[in-house]
Amino acid sequence: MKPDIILVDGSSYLYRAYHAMPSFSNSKGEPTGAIYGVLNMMRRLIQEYPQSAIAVVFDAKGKTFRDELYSEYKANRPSMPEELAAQIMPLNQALEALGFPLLTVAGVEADDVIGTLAKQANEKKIRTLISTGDKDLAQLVNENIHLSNSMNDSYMDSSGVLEKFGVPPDLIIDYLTLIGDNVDNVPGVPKVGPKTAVKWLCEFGSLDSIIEHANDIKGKVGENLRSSLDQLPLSKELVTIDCDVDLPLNIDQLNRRSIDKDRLIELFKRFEFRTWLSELLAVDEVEPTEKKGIDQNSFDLIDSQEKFNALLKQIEKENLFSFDTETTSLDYTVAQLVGVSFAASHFPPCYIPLGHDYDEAPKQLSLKEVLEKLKPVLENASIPKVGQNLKYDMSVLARYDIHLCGIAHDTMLESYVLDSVGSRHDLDSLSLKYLGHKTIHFEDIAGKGAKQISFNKIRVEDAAPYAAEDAEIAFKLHQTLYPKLEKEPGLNHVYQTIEIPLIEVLSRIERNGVLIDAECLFEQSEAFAKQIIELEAEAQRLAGSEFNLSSPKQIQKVLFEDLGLPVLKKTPKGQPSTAEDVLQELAQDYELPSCILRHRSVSKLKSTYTDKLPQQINPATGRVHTSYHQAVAATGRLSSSDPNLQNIPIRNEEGRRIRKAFIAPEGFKLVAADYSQIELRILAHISGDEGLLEAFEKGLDIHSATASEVFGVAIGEVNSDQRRYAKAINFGLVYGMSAFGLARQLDTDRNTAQEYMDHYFDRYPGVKRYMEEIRKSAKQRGYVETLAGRRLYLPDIKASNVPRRQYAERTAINAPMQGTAADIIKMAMIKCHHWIGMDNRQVRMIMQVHDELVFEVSVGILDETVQTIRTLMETAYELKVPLEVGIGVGDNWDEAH
DNA sequence: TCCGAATGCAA
DNA sequence: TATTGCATTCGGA
Repeated sequence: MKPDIILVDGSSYLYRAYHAMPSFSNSKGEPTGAIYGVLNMMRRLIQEYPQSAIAVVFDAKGKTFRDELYSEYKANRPSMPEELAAQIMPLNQALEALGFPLLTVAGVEADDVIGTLAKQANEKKIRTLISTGDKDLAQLVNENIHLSNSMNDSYMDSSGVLEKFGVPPDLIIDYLTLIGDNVDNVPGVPKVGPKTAVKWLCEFGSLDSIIEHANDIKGKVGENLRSSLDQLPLSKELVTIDCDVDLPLNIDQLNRRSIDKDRLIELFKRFEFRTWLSELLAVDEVEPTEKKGIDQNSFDLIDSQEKFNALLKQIEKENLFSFDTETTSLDYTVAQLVGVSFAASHFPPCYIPLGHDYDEAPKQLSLKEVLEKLKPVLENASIPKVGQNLKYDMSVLARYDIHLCGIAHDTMLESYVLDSVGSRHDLDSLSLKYLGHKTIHFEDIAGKGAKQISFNKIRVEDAAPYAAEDAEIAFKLHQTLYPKLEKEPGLNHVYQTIEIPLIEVLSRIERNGVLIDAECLFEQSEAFAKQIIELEAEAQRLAGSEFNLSSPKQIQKVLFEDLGLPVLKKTPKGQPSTAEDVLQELAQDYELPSCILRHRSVSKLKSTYTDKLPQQINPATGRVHTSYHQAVAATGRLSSSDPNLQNIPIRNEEGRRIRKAFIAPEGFKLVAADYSQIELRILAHISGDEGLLEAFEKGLDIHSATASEVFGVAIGEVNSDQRRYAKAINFGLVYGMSAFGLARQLDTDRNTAQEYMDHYFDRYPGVKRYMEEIRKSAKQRGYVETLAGRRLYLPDIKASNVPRRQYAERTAINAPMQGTAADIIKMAMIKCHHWIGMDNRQVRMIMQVHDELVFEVSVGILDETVQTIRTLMETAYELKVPLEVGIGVGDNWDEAH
């Protein structure tokens, strides 16, 4: 149905936005998260229903007729948080400015206003959509009135209501009366929930008829029903929406007014909604960035020898310049240079086209000659450069035999270190966030999707403003971001001594690549393919029907609907889960689940690893080259993609076979060096807990030591179950676990898990103290820190929404440990890189997997190199406990473990 | 063709 | 109702 009009339950939106959004506030400290959330939902609504009129209805402050009927009405509900209440007025102003009719009627709730409007609409056959998160409004649904829940995008007409609730709309009131409403403190019949209510209503047809037959209903619920008889009429009145209230506006007076743009600009400025603000301004074609002096028209196109020579002279005079390469691909292993842009303080931003090769492309300077002249500048370490993600430019230039030196700054990393989760760290986002300037996007000039063209096909007149702007923005961003860093010595230290030096290390590792035995993987793929066919046949035989084993939805149908197996767990969206642990459990009693599990495991290995990796071998180098991302993970870790080399299987035999395909070249060995228990060592260091420190000092097996303490047995007497339990506790600690989580992990009950944890904290009081302190300090400061001084901001640590806050608390515990481990291995990588030096022929660093570094080492220098690597890694950072590094050597990655 | 959900791989 | 990531497959818009 295309609605003529949409009635928005503003109060429902407001609460939802408040709980769903992080608690944003502007720089004056005024909360704005809920405002943002509601406006965002309104935008989505307009987008989806551009033709419909929209009105927004809010609850009024103060008592309603329901409070008079029943003094306990909504008595359970906590009063509105101040942070939310403060956002109502400004939100109303913004909605007004957007031109939406607003209704707030004293003495009745939003539901009643919506009900009255819906009744009018129905009488006039006006097609109406009610957008709300409140299920009570289902009672209003009929042929003309439909319901949409913008939370989960569900849409309900009469049959939808029947499907969702089990009763048609005209029985919803009876249904709600029976089950009552906890939130509003409306009593129902005790122990009667949705199931029973639907059963009764189907049996007797209506509430009245149920009441008539109250004596026929047996059991405890029957008794409950009979003792509730007196109170049911009141409950019914409370849940019934009043469709006859007096309104200031009728349904046909709800036309949208025009937008009050000036007012909106003023409000968005106050809320600091920069994206929307710049959208508004962009429509107006007002130059939004005048104050920052970004002028899209003033750039130089360098298309002659004279201009280029002049530019070179200029560049050499600058204290700092920014540059950016334009290429044919985001993949540095195949990217061809198409142009270069520069910006600095004393010359206008400029673009040098070098490789545009579309028909009728203008004549351009020679790539070779330009690079020859740029090479001494780019390779000169004492000429400082800045850019956005210079690792990429460095890798591309290396393919032209230019070895970039003198990277003084990188705007992506400045932003990442300042606030790893505050925004994305791409140039477009940063420009908007820090400069209020909306850049030309790559898609604007290259198109998107299948029709996207590569940079060499873009017309020079389109490319030049884009490219010059990128260099200019990077330069200006640095001028904005770096002063912020300088004000935070700890952050600046992380930036200067870890992140910037790491750029060239990562670029080198990526370009080194890793040798893959494609033949070995092909063979495995074939074996897997056979197994998959067999498993499919067996599964379909067991199920008695054909279905797609890689579709969770179809598995779910077969298992839980067709075969009627018990549903043990649901997915976050409420579907019965078919995840591994569930199937594992079901496999105890049934055959099919274990067949599905084997199929899953094999097809995962085949599609993600054995099929895919050989395709990703670069034909030019014969190796696989991953990309490491330095500004992605919240905690300071690296991530890896295309392919991800940080999740290659290891935990079972079949998976490990994949590691056998990661091989050393002739005359080399693979050396895998990993930090042993680094996060727990960091915990020992930060918490200063004596027991933990001592265990590491003595070089004990930490899980056995923990088990010995927790279970009160001598360390030699610890059995394998006890050790396993202790290991789970140690893991859980690092993740900020709860007793519930531990119980689930260990497959015991919550009380037992709680006992283990209590024991643990008794034995390691320092750890307990640390956990409490870190929560407290996170709350007080709004962030947590690693040992090196890296920060992670946790705005949710003060959220009133409990799950959100608890999530932030777990992060507060985990991030310092995970982040410090990341700092340490990064420092080790930098040390190793410098030790290896420019000569890459005998030793190459080729992978990083969070706590492990992998090298290729020439067999001639194997022993001494292993010792050096160990020393470099173990001395990367000094803790109160020794850092221990385990090293393995082999012809392939599996052997090296 | 794009996106979210579900799933599973690693530390 | 345990932390951080990335890739794959479905299946619906």
